[in-house]
Amino acid sequence: MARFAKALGHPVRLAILQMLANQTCCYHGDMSEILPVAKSTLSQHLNELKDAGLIQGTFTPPTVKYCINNQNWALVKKMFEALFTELDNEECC
Amino acid sequence: MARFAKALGHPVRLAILQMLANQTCCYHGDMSEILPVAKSTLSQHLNELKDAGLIQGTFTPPTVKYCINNQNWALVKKMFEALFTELDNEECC
DNA sequence: AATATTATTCGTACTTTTGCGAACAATTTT
DNA sequence: AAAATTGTTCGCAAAAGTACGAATAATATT
Repeated sequence: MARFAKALGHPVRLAILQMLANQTCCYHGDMSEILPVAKSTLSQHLNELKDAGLIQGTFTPPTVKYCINNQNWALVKKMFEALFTELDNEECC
Repeated sequence: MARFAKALGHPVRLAILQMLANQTCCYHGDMSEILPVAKSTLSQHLNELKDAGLIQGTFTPPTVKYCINNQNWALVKKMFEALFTELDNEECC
């Protein structure tokens, strides 16, 4: 879970996920035009999201198409919601 | 939101939050006995959670008592759930 | 085959994070 | 007042994260 949260802990990466969610753009190039980072930096962030299992990328020449990894995302959702209810339940102190 | 996620992106900090949620321990000393880090390191993590607004600490001599920051936590919950539904809705690609 | 397009990897620099022990502060107990 | 307890801050070191441009790879176009 820490791994997932860590991957979510950067504005650019959150922006990427929201773009993918809104289907406004799925392609590296499109994101690159919108996000204020160099292409190489964007690649790094995309890789981190991929390594964390949050997205998938497929090479559709000459571009790369990125998608949400729905299975893992369901897991993320589950974990976070578990934490939320845990925290909701109790009045600590 | 990135700030919150970042704060959640470390195993020790997640453990702290779960302890607070379970009320198993609210005191620095108690956590220090369970978590495999030096006291100074624990202080750092507690500080980061505090700076992120996820917990609160009050000094009750001679110990320090930590609690969940419920208001901010509600915000966190809201933000994450918004992202979850955003990601649920669409079939990207 | 040469060129153009797209994206990744490489090399580099800088900043932040993580972690520890020692020193320090604050309070309570002796 | 001295000693003990509790937790933070300081100083340092190692590791990871962030970012860029240049070089590289892979494919499509000319």
